Amino acid sequence: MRRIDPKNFSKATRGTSREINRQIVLTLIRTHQPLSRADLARLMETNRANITLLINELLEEGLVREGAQGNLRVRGRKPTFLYINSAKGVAIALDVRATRTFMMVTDSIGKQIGDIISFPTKYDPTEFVASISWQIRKALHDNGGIASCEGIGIVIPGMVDRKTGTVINAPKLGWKYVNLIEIFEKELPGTEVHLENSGRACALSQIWSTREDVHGQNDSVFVSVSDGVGVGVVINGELIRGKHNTAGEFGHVPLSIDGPQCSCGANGCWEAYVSNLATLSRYFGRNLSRKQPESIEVVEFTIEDLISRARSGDSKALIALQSTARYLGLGLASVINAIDPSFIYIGGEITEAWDLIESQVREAIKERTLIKELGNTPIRIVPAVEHPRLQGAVALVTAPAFAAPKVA
Amino acid sequence: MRRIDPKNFSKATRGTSREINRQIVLTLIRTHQPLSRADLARLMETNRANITLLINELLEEGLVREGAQGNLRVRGRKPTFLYINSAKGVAIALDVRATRTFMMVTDSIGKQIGDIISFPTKYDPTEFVASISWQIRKALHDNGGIASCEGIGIVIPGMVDRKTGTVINAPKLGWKYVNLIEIFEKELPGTEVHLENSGRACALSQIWSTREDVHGQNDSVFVSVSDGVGVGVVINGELIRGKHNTAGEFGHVPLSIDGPQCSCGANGCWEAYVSNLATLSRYFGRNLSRKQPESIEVVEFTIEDLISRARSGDSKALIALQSTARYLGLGLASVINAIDPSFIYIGGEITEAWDLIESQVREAIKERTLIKELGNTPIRIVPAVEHPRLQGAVALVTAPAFAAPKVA
DNA sequence: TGTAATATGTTAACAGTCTTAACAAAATAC
DNA sequence: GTATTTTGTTAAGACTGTTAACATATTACA
Repeated sequence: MRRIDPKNFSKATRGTSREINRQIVLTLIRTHQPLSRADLARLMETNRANITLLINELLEEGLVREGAQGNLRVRGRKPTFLYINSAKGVAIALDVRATRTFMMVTDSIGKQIGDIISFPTKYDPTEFVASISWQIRKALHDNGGIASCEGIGIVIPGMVDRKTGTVINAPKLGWKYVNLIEIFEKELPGTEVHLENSGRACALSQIWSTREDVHGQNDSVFVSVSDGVGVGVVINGELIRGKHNTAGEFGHVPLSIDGPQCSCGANGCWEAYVSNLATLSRYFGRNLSRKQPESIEVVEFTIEDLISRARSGDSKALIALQSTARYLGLGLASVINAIDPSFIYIGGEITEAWDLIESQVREAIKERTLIKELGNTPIRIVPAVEHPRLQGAVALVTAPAFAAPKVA
Repeated sequence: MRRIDPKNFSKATRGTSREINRQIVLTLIRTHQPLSRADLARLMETNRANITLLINELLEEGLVREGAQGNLRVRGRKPTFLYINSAKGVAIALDVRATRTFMMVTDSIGKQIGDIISFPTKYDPTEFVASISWQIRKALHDNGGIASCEGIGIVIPGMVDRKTGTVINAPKLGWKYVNLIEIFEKELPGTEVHLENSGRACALSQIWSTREDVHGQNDSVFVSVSDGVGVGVVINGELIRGKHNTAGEFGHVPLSIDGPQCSCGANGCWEAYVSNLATLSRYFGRNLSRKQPESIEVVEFTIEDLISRARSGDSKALIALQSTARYLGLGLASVINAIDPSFIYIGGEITEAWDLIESQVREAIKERTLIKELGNTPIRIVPAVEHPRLQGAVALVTAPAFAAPKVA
């Protein structure tokens, strides 16, 4: 039951019904393709005539294409299969991380083209954009000289203002109030550029996935455990962004307000207990409550190393991981109590040790959730090979074409 | 950008545009009344002809009525003012609390009729419904023998399943899995009964308020500090309820996982620091981490007494309050970091001491929020005289008529 | 006092969209 | 080779928003 905002509503015009049904048709083709006009009519519980009209329009616009004829097991005319026309142009996805930037080229429905490449992240914004633009031009050339780039989706480890295209604060890159759109406009004029925070982009990757298991899951949370803890919250099939573009910062909800100091300045944030650094520090027995210059040992030893040590019998490593697992679960309990999502996705390096920590995580969740059902909230591990950040970046470009129109 | 759920969407029909515009018109009349057809056309940026057609339909259905003519300052025909027809029937609002139940009768736009009455809460569900039904019949009779009751909105201090009309767990009432709708059906057959949790109902009271300052505020949080801490989260003008009807339980997000024991069984929940009992216990210097039989002193001494003692110079009382204030602020910081709402509403007895604690609350919020703007998230105190729980109960009955239609 | 100007509200023709029903096209069953 | 069945199309009808003209009602001003 949504209240209509008297200051910001969208009235219905003659074309509104068409607009709504168009997006539904596109969504159904995207998630079910290949399928026929008759299939669509059945799925939408409408008549084939209406579908014919809608599809004709989408065919003319080049958004949909007809493919081969399908085979019917029974008698009757063979159906003509419909597909989203993925050859309209390409989308560029960029995952900007502290040391390297990853790039993926996809078609217009987000299917990867070629390999994911990576190059060192430049910290000067102008140089950064220049180097990326060079890579983009090269990638487009390598992929058969594709002319049309539908847009660039960029995922940043920090806070962004999507409307202006500004990186407000990305400590790991040393950027504060850097307007990337303006810089890109000089290098690649006319190209649409979309920014998003890494944690929230991961959530996007799941909403806009075409996997069957996301159908019907409209409230979900993506928790990304890495250098920090990024969280994206999806309500009603929509990523919540908040008044200041910072919604979802569960990483800084405390486990203990007197706990170890967090990079944000406060004490005892969830992130301070479960980030990779926290786990490593625990392994090395360092005092988490005080900031110390990093020892070389800690810098060069990664969480992956820790996990493999745990696997090969290093009990100290295993204990460090399981301690993280417990804190991870306790924080997840807060997320579950607050949001009551139908699904939780977890990504980040620690997921590679999921078999070692799952039971501790689940136990801790159950310890603090209010009712039994909440303790059983399903969790899906999103492995690194699915590239959730890059997929989220892609969604920034490709998803708007399939989104529900704003109405009422 | 909302994703359309391929498993649960609403296609547009011939009547969809009308349905959308109808609800917009109703919303605008509700929030701006009195206003004319020409005013509506301007607000909706459409033509007067369309409005005439829409209004004629709403007049016929009896949802809208025409009133006196307005005065124009300039030359021209005088406008005919339109109003929501509030005489369609009455709504019954019930606020069920541990010791007493409060009842309010309103017209169909939620305007109070007569006085708010209260009577002891019966703990046997059947007796409870019988006594309420008797009160309802009496109230209807007292208010001129009104025949039509549009529905009953009931607010419960506990967990409810709105779909089946079941109180899942209300510890203060001793109810577990009590299906109220079924019992009401025997007493008042055919009457619609809506249940909601107290904290979330308070949030409803604000979304559906007609105060000017709620226009444009579509993301907000209501925090109700009383025996417990109830929270209702509004995203996109819609109360989030979650998969198991428990969304919004920020009251059990921890401040310290090793903190005092909470009534939920876990340790260090926000609620365990800021509930009225927590404040009182702090005043009496009791050990919060252990459950003890209540002393008579604590039972009979209320938070209101504590506040008035603080006002009359009892420094121990003031310190207890300000300690609560700090914890309240620290918890609010979590809510703000997680949701980034454009507004926070606070209700409950403690708000009567707001002038004594505001600065501490604000300071604590700033201590843990991630960026400066979040620390300045506006807070509105909702005083008890506004009866947020009863207003929320009313909204359960009256609001659906004005809600946005489900589309796409 | 009468006419011009202006704002409100209504009406009828028109345009866009979904809906219905009939029909053409294409395949299989018998 | 005909009947049956399914797919896809077409044309007429119904509902809704849009446009433009008009009636209604009031004030301004000569």
